Amino acid sequence: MAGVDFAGRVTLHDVAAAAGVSIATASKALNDTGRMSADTRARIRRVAQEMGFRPNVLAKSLTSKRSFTVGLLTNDTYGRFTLPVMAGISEGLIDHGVSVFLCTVEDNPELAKIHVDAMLDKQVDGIIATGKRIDKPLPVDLSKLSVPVVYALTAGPADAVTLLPNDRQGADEAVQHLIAERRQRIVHITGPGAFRVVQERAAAFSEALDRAGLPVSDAAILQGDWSERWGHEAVAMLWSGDAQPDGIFCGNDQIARGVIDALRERGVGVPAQVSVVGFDNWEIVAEQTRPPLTTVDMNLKELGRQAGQALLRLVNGEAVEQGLWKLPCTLVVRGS
Amino acid sequence: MAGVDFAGRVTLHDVAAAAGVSIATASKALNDTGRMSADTRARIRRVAQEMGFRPNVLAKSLTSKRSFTVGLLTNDTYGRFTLPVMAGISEGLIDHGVSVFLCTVEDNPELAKIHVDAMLDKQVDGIIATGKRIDKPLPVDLSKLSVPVVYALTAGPADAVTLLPNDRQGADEAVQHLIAERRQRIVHITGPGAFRVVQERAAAFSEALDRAGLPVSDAAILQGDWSERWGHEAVAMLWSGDAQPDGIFCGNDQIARGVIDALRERGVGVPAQVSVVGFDNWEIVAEQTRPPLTTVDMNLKELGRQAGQALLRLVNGEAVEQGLWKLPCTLVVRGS
DNA sequence: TCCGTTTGAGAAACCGTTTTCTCAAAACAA
DNA sequence: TTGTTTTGAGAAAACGGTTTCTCAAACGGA
Repeated sequence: MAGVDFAGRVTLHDVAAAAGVSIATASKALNDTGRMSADTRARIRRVAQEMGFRPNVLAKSLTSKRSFTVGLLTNDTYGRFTLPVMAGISEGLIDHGVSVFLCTVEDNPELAKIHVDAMLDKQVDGIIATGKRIDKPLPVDLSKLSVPVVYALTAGPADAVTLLPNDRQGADEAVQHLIAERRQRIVHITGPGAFRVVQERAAAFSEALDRAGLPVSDAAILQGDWSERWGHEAVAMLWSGDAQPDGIFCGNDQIARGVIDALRERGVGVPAQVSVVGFDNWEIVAEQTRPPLTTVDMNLKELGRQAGQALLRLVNGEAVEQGLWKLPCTLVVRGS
Repeated sequence: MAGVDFAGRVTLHDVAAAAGVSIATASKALNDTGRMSADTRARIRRVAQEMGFRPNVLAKSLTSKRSFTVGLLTNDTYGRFTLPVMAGISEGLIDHGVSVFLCTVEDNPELAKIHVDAMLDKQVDGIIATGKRIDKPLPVDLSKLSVPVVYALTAGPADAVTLLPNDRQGADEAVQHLIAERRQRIVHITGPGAFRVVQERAAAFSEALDRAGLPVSDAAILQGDWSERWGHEAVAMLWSGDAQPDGIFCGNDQIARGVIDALRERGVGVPAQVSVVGFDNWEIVAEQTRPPLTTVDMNLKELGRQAGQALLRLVNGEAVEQGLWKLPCTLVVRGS
């Protein structure tokens, strides 16, 4: 365990007194500004160190107009998506001395407003909005704030910085993997067509088949919901027809789980007869399927980290490319 | 969508000038302190309102010694446990104008120390430590800090306030439910014996059986790991013996899921022949099993809310009962 | 020796609030 | 009318820092 010092009641005033200088000189010594002899600077530093001086960031903020604090707004209470994003944000920002205010707002506009107001009152340098669905905005309008805003995994205005996984590229890798496994009759079992990710992944699916010279047909794309049950149903439908697929790309890991279970129940070998690829790399699902699921990882932690970096640049007034940032996904090959 | 005002560049100084009073008077008018005519107070208030004045909390904190900010430390990046706890904390504290710093520290002592230092530098009023396992501490010692600390779902020192779900009571309800369903031969399939929750739940299991006059035997408690696979294995073991159970209490929902799947594969009817109860109420698992899983909910959001309240009382110097707070679990009856 | 420059450090103002004093004017009592 | 109390409001210090200015002393060149 790392010990943590007794929190600092020691002020700059105390340090200055102990070192026998004015607080102005002490301040400059510790910030490497101003002019003074190397001796004086070193002495003050040493005294500060010995006394365990830790500057009060609040006081600093008052003059610097920077609070080294950002707000994180999320509408996701249970899901698996935002936690890694949040972890990435927090990890990426702490290196710069920036702390993150966590605010969960459900889908409640009043609650969201309260949280945003609280953040602004606390002088956050910027805000990151994050959610569980890339085509739905949070229940609050952040576009007219006086602080910069970055969107991650949630819909933002067109002129904002918005970070998303590259669903097309991820889906493309999944399908290419199936093709590399010499699969000829590949289908896509996915979620509701209203989700943008469904459209993106389906488009990439068709494109990849086309590029490989395989037949492309809308009938190969089965839309349902995001559940295991739908995976079961889809398999039942496919196996009641005349031609069965030998490769299945699923819209998420839960559907894939349902598909794999259904295939096993029918005595269809995975991956011997049919290869299955999922999407999300939700380890708790992907590692428990039999066989373990090959799936696409969205690198959400890295996405969070980059969201933090982007916000920091905006706060510093540096140029940041507006619009959609699509971050690469990674195929995780397991046994399916 | 709720609109959010343009963040406040308006200072108390501006309000005072606009109202033709000193900033001292303005401050007092807005805080309902000091002495002045009702007219003056109302006028200043109106002006402040019209100008959209929002006090700078940082400046306030400087004099009040309260930052209205607490730190939340967690070592859980993916799990399902801390997210609802965090949501509860955030929700419960925002009502008091308190914001929450989120810090994910994995199991990295250096990172943890950096985060704690950052929180102290930002003058947090208190800290909540939360984790995914009630018998493992975070990788940092928080016991000697100058701010109060509350532990939720993680191990803390004996003299601290620590909030946990009441595993015994939850397990008891689960077993009582099985007994009420007229099950006679009940077994407990659970996780690794090193986990305290395993011991607690197992103890409550035996006690409940005993109380009901049913035979108690160590052989009825099967320890494995937390996986679906173990659920399968355990069923295989049980059904290869001579006497099969008619009620199964599982240590978590994933094991229960494995158990239910294994029973279905063997043609054993759930709940016709065997009743199954899980633990966690992880909806994504519990609602997808066939039939949907009856399980124990730990009310984690409420736990988080109470953790926040407890910390607030400590911050205010109010008396708070030290030691373990065991919060009630709720049985959620579904179809198994 | 004299004058201009550099150096080292402190005084003071400032950031946005709160809070304790102080004090003139108004109200009241005699 | 005079003296005392109350009232309303402002001045100023404080919170913990940063930053701009000022200025004496040391230094360098002629």
